[in-house]
Amino acid sequence: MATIADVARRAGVSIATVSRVLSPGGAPHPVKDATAARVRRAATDLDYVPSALARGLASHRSGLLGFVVPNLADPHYPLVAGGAEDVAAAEGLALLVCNTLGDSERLADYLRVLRARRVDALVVSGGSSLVPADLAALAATHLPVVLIGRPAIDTGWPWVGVDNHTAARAAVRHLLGTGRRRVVHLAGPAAQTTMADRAAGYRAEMEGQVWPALVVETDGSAGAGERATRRLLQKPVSDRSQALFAATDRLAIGALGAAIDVGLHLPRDLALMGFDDLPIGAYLRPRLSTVAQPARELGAAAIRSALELLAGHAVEPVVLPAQLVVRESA
Amino acid sequence: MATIADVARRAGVSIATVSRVLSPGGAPHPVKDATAARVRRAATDLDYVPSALARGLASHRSGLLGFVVPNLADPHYPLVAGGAEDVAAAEGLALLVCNTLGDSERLADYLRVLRARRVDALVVSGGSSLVPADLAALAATHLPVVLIGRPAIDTGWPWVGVDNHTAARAAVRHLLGTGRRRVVHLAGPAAQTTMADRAAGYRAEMEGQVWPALVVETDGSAGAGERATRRLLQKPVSDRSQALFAATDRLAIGALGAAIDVGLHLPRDLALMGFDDLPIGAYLRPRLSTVAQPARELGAAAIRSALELLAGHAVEPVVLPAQLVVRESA
DNA sequence: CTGAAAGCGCTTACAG
DNA sequence: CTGAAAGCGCTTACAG
Repeated sequence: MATIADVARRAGVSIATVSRVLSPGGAPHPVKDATAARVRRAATDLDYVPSALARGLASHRSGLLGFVVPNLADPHYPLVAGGAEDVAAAEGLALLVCNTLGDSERLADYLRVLRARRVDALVVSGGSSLVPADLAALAATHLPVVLIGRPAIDTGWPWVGVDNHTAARAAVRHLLGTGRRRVVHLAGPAAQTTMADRAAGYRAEMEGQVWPALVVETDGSAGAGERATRRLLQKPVSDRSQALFAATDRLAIGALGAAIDVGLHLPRDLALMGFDDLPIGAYLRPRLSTVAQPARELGAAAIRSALELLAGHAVEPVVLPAQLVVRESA
Repeated sequence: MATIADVARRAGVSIATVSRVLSPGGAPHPVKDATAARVRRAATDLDYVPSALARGLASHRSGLLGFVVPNLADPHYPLVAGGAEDVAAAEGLALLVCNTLGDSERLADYLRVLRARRVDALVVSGGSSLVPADLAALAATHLPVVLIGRPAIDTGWPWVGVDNHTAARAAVRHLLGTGRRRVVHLAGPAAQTTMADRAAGYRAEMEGQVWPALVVETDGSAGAGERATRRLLQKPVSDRSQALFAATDRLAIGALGAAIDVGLHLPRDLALMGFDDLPIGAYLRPRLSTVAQPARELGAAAIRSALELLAGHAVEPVVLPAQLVVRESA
């Protein structure tokens, strides 16, 4: 593979000039047009692709960003990663994606790798479920950090998130608007701020309703939704919930299965609302009503914040709105 | 951040010795135990993490693997990537994940990036849907390549895949075994060898049946499954299909919706079989019968093949078995 | 078993 | 506007 020296030789200039013509970054340096053209020509002829390794070593900028995600198998995160990828690629940065599976030890391992690769910054999704040990491990890298999802403890790092509280209130309001009184919340783990915010939004909207708020905490999975709903539906009809606000679509899908099992017709017998807007929801019967998060935009905004941080600017948290998606289940 | 010189100074040795103690790769070099211990101690004290950039530049081995996937939003691929990640990490290699979205231009762009990063090899999933231009672009990198999914054109590169033909036959046999005669195949794009193999397996198993094989080609999406099934179910009952073998779970989910829309009860009125075993399938009603692919194992095997290639060994294609998952829909 | 030194392929003050 | 040269942090023959 051709090196900068090959290009310099062919263009009849020094390697410094080649570097100045071909390197996007760094302080802009004046080069005569004719010289630049010759260099570009030579680079094209030789199919020259500058080594990111050498560039990173010399410039103290690897052009690499660590992108931490709790679970790529959860359909939400590939979307976030996709949004992040797009804006990173546009800046010439590559993403090193780390799938932690919510395991602090894996996070720590990955952090070692990211340090070795000399990533320029860290973007951590699933920020709402980081435990103190994770936060400490992140801090120990001394790298710029941007979180996706507001952390439980204030860290001083910028974060981007969705207004879960407002979105949850809107969802519950919609449910109440269909005439239901007994609205139950299938919650995710309260340790996650996103889940806690959704539960708080539910509670706030239920305030003053004749039927008291009822929150069933789960781990957020489809299986948990199925089990919790099965239990709820064992109550006598007169006291049975008329609507379910699930904190995740996966919970909602599980709930739907349990409801069908006992012969209920949705939304007639039970209104159901999810959260996340998984693509699959539109193909269920009844089609799932839910709350859509701007997943790609979350990733994109996080990278933009990281870029600001790298440029030495102050960065404020970014809160994006979520959107009600009314289909058939509610 | 501490450098190799810092460690050498603290341990009272040369940087060559530090390198020899701390570097896993390369020809094993004898070092006195006491010296090695001193070096390790110094490294720990200084929280030294060798620079992968410098290491890569000096050794001509970046320790980076390009991992190409057609669509991370398809739940199949995060599993493949996860399996790949695990074995790569165990070897001290990092994955640069590239999401091409099936777009040849994006592939070409990513290939530039991967060349710049000096990846040691390429692992390309979605190999079954690569077009000649993609194959040419891959070849032009002059990098070792391993494909996941048998390519339509023989490339000489090793590949790992699933025995789709056999798995499809087993699925169709199961459907026929429930007493259905009119079994239709909802196929994916025939240009993909995986999809073509599944269709061929269906045809082979239908050979000699009273009812002739009927293949409806689609793009493999849930929406396409819904539309195709709606059309199929418009036929008079006497001539209507009694069983559907869908080439993907997404097709099956769409088909399920269309069947429910016209008031059918599954599996009584229509047996349904998917392919892929998406996690969500177990939570549908009826629970989706399907074919499970060893997704993680595909990724793991591909990395192992790439490692073999890097070690200079010859590598044969790897064909993994798929497995019938019988639940409720068939 | 250990070290001095060249070299990997770039960037970036510094001079002119 | 251009170039010579130091330096980034490692690995690896080569010598001893």
